[in-house]
Amino acid sequence: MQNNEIAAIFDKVAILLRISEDNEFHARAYENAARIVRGSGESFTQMVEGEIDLAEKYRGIGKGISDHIKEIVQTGKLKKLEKLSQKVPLTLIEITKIRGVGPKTVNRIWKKADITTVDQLETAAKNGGLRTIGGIGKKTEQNILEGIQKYRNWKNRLLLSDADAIAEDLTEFLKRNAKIQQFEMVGSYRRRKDTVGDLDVLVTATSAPEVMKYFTTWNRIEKVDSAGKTKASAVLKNNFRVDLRIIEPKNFGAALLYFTGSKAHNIHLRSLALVENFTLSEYGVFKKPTGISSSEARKEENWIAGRDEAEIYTLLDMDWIPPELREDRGEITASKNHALPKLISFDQIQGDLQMHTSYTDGNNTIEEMIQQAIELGYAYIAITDHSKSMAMTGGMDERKLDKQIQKIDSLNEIYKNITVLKGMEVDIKKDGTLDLSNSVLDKLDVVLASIHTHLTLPISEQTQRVIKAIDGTPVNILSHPTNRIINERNPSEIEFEKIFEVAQKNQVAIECNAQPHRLDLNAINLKRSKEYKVKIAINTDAHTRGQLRYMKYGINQARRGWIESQDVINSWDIAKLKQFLRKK
DNA sequence: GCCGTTTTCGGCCCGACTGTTTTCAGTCG
Ligand SMILES: Nc1nc2c(ncn2[C@H]2C[C@H](O)[C@@H](COP(=O)(O)OP(=O)(O)OP(=O)(O)O)O2)c(=O)[nH]1
Ligand SMILES: [Mg+2]
Ligand SMILES: [Mg+2]
Ligand SMILES: [Zn+2]
Repeated sequence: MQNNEIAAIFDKVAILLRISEDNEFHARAYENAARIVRGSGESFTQMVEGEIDLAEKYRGIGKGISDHIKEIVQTGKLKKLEKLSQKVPLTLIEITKIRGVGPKTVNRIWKKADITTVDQLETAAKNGGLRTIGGIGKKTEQNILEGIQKYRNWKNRLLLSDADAIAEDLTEFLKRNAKIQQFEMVGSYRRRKDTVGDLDVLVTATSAPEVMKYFTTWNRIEKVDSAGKTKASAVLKNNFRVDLRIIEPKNFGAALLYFTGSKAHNIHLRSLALVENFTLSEYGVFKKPTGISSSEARKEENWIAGRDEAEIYTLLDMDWIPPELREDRGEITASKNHALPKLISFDQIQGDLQMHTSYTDGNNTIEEMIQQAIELGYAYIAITDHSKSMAMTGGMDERKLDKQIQKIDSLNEIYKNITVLKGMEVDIKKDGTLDLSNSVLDKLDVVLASIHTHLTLPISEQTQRVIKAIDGTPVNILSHPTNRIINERNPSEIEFEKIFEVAQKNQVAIECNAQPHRLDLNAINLKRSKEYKVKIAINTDAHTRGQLRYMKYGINQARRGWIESQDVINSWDIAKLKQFLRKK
């Protein structure tokens, strides 16, 4: 049972509780448990098997939910959900996904009109059947019908790299308006999450109404769902949502903090503020003397901070937290203890240790890759084409590899300011053996190993396969370890703990593959890897010279995984790197 | 359901926008 599956069960319980009960906080406890389980790099299945006290270990998981987790791990299901869903149909969950239709509305249409599916809701909305329920008029009826269309057209969350293109467009558009003073892309985009659900943008302006008008008439917008004095929400022609918030310059910091999120980070910060007799919102920090309610406290004379983010964190006795860490996964405690990691940054990167060339499935020659790397300011790169079992890529056998080695030797004579390492991405076969023999691989400076076939073996078999490939072999880097393709292919199940242990022992680095649709390892597992002191290589796996620029996406995820320069072998100088690769 | 410099029940983040409401509930960020 994977963490995601456990989390999905709790999410269902939370929604059914919201529909059927009036206690919001009961539902929230389940929702919060789902978030904790989903965001943990540790396998809850293994923790249950190891009899770890989950309630003790995780704030937000108590006796009740910890028992639920045990039950799910041991039986594969949760009786509480089964009982609940006999009373409250599971299909109602789908209806809450329609924008504008929440648990209260679902409860009423279910109880009063016996509607339990989206199709039934559509029929009822079309023939006026919702009007008799009460609280639903002509406009809501129309909104529901439009909401159903959007629900049916809903695609996946966008890759961060695709969101970049939209953000650039929006940036150009906002720059053209003189009334806009400052603006910033925020939300999950600023936190550099691997996928984003929408684009959130924060603006300060001399004239809010004019800027609102300007934004809502952007030619990429298909429909404006709402637009008030300070915020608007619109859907673009490509179905992607953009949320705008306008704020006074004085509160830019507080608003930046709010709108960057995450929601869980915000809630945690705001709770801490209350403990310190403050109240925190997007309008700033306000003093709140005991006995005074939050709403009374929010007056001009009580305002004490909000110009920038740092002064708010400082007031709460914390260090400023980089947006990538703001997921409520321990960063708040670390910040209070002044123990935040010094996150890896692009200017610390010295080279790129995976790329393909026209020797196999890359588009560019070795020389073209070298020239591009020099432009990026790198001190070294590794040429790592595919091995022979990857026949469709023109994978190399020993003879072809020997030729490439000669070529690299001669290029190293020409390009003195960069070191070109001889490498290969060697396929791991089904039985865990490598595609080329050790005697061949020993000719190389750096050996990457990766799985490309049989991605869905049972977890223990897959784990043993990987371990066999890296334990006592010439392998230096385990590349794209889970083989996930975002929105297309689930990650292979492997036991990370065992692999991290063996990798650490064998001086094998784990890759953070920077291809925007891979980002593998992901942030959660990168954070986990740190506990095993295993080293990381952030590689672009470029198949064209332009893709060498994907490095930043790898950096983004490494930062989200709390990774520091000392963990990243391609942020080291060439001497230290070579020593690591020699495994001495 | 979870939590506690209130050890045991009462509070749990805070605000904008919309529609149908005549004073605010519901939904969303
Ligand atoms: N305080 C508070 N802030 C919230 C709440 N919901 C959202 N926010 C803030 C934090 C979010 O990062 C930010 C943008 O909201 P989004 O729904 O777009 O979420 P986010 O961008 O984090 O993720 P996404 O990829 O869009 O799903 O607004 C909330 O319930 N309370
Ligand atoms: Mg967002
Ligand atoms: Mg949003
Ligand atoms: Zn590859």
